[in-house]
Amino acid sequence: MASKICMNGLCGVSSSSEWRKGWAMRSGEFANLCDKCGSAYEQLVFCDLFHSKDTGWRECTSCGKHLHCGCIASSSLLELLDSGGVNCIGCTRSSGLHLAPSDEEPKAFSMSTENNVGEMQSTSMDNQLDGGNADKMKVEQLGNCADGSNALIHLLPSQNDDTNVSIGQLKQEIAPSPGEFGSTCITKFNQASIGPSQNAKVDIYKVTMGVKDVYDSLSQTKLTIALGAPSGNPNPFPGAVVEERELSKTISSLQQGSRSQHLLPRPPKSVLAVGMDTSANMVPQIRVARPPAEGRVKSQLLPRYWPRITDQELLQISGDSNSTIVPLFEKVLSASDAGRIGRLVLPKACAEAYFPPISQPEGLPLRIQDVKGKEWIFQFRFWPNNNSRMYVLEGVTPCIQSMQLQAGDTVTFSRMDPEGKLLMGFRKASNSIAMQDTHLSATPNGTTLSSEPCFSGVIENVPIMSGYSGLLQSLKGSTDPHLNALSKHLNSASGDFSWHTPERHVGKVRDGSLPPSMLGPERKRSRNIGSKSKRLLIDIQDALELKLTWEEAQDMLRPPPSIKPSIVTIEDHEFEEYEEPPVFGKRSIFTVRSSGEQEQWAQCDSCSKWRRLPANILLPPKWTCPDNVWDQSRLVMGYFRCSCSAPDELSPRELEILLRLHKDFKKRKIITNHRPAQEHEPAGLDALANAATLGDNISDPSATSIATTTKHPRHRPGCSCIVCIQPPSGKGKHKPTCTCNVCMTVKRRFKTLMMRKKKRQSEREAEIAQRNQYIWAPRDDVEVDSTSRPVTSRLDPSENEARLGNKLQSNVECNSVSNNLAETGKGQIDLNCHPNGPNREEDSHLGSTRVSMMSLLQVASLPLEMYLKQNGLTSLISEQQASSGSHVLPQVTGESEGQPHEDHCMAPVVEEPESGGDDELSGPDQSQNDPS
DNA sequence: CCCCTGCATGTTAAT
DNA sequence: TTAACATGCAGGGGG
Repeated sequence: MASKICMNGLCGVSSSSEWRKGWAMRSGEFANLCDKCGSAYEQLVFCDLFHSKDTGWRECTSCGKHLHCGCIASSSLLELLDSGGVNCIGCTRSSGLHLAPSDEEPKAFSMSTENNVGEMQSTSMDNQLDGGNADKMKVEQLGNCADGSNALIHLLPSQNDDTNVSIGQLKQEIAPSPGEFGSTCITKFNQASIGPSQNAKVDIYKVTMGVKDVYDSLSQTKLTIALGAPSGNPNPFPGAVVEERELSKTISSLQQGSRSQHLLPRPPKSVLAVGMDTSANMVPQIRVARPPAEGRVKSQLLPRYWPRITDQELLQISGDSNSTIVPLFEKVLSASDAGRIGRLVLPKACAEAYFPPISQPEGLPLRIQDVKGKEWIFQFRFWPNNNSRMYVLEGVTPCIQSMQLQAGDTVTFSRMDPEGKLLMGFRKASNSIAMQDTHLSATPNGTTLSSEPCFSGVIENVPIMSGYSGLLQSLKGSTDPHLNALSKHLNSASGDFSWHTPERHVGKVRDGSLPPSMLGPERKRSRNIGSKSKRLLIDIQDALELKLTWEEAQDMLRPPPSIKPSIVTIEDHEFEEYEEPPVFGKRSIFTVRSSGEQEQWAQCDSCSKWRRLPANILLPPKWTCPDNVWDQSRLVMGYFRCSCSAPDELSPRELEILLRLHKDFKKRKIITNHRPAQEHEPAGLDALANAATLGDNISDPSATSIATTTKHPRHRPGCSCIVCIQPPSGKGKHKPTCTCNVCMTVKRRFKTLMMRKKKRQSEREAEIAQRNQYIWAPRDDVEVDSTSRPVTSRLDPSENEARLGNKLQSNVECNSVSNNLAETGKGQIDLNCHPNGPNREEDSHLGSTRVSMMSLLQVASLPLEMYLKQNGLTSLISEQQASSGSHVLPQVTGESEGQPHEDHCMAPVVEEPESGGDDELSGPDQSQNDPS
């Protein structure tokens, strides 16, 4: 390894330590030239794939040069060898292999669908410099490797020689290649001219992508991206480092998934001047403002700190001055940053790179000018922290308040050169939400894409596009007029910016009819989940959508089969603890026969007939009649039930009932779930959890919409699992006598809830006592209802809910996570949920009896029959059997809590724990413990 | 009692 | 596994 090696792509090093060494050499700033390629260090550009597990570096088998696979658009010029290893382009050329025709015509920047190929064209830099643009882009080309293949071109505010360089066309195609890495692409790198002195040939290079997903995704999606030059908009990015390796960035961003890039359109002239096809497929190219390489940078600046300052902001900051604005970094404000303490934690790398060096913890005052021109003086200092430093800006509160920033907003730091003045800008969360929220993104062709953070089972093949989708979303949701303009532009270019996702139908791909609220400025309220910059800022609407999907997914979630849960008692609550995560199974409906036998009904994926199955089996997501091994010997009407030719076991009417119950239940559940929080008061542990996680804002979700931290990204507020009910970070376990804010809040909240609960309970007792008289009086009515109106309730469903027995509800909720229920009582898959529902009081009903899911299911399903008998009523099921001739009427449990006879207990069980009142009707304990 | 300051610690992303 | 960083928290000073 050469002692002086650049990172310009050709001479990168392959190991982290070496890489760091190479990086450290950058501090020489123009002083060093690479021993291998002769390029200057300063123009090092880091491959975005560097952080992937595959470092992306390859060593040329022939000459030993180190090549980076990620710099597709620039200098990752390597050839994968069949025998293994790679060749750099120099060696490739010398070997005469894989040379592309040199006279290839430059084409418009596009990604073709034909070969899953991405073409990327960067236009002449000259042409970027619109004549009318006073801010002439100063271009310098430093990467100038001996083999002439270095394409690293940077646009920098010229602090060195002004060298207007015609970069020419940069064309790239990415195509799947069955290379030995299984994840390769072919890069067609067309450099018509790089600089006045260079006339690069057109070559074909295979580039190892380093990430398998790229190939997979490309091939799956038949991705079509067309990038071209839009109209108008001369390069407005005078001061920023402009990254021309769009595709590289694109892929990088796709990998990163959560970060989108700043799009800036390119001037039309650039296209026309080089005779490119401008007729179609023109979409702004992506430009990425990278932080400048500063001498003291010891390590690579994490992409999340790369400034995404807009040109508008730059112009606003720079005003009329001729100064150059150099975006340095940005940071999403945490709660601490935006809090009253007035300390803004600075990313260490950024602080060390761009702020003055400080040796004493006291630091020094730093003068920073905001976008309004107002100057602030912050104390820039550090704290010793774990043999490291933690840099903070102190005294930022006035500034933060002045900008009306809050947690989730972004502050940007820039520098005005040559003065070196520090500038501070900001971006409200309404923008940053969009930037980061890539859960739901509308594409111009109306397809909603989902990105990485979204439920992965929902949409396939999309994550690769997350960068773009998030970007699009961001543009649509942006309050920045410039960005909005970009958004419009993107939309206008819908034909070019299309996403071909042949598997789009998979899962829950939403149609293009996104609610306006999801695209417009309403996207202000957000919720943070996760942590740090990876937090996912979820719009309320998004959360709702996500929740629906979640609930639907819940239909298919089952506890792991054949693994018995271990019972863990934590603070008097018994938890069923599974060793394994839940699994996906086929959705089914559970019923109970008059004998108390539980059954499961599943629909064949082939013939769509409903088949009766044992209740305790777990069906695979795809299930057909021949899979009905439990029913193979049973002959019905001359057919084996394990054959699709066997007729339905349910009469059409019964089937209708079954499905109506199912539908009705779901509907009610959704409605109830979406009720305002005030009507949705949690109880018991839920309340505690909510109180603990949300504090006093429990009744006002909007107030907590910018919750900055949650315990677990995958847990939702209100989750009562053992993790989420723990006190916040840093507090450790609280003693019962603890009087900290959280504990006091929890206690106060709990006390209030208990009081309310008792009050409601007594009210309900009185009410139900009255109702019982009414309900059980005319038996005929009951029978009629059971047969003629099995689904609809005689009473308002809400009343049913109000009269729900908590016992039963608790059981059902518990059952919801058991093998035996297809529907969940709650839209959660948290297997840590209390097995006995959220109502702590119910503990007393069950006593200390160990509760298993099966046993709960049993007691949940039995009492109806028992209760009916005890009350002298004929079983609904029996009635139905008698009338229909069938031996069973689906008395749906769990999923059919909205069961026909509303008065017989099975009202829809939804997330209204407090409404459960208490169990005057049925419920296992009612019938067993309270025989009266 | 409140606020500020400095440090400690838990969590998470990066390596 | 480590580094970064978000945030908790104790101690001290001031009102």
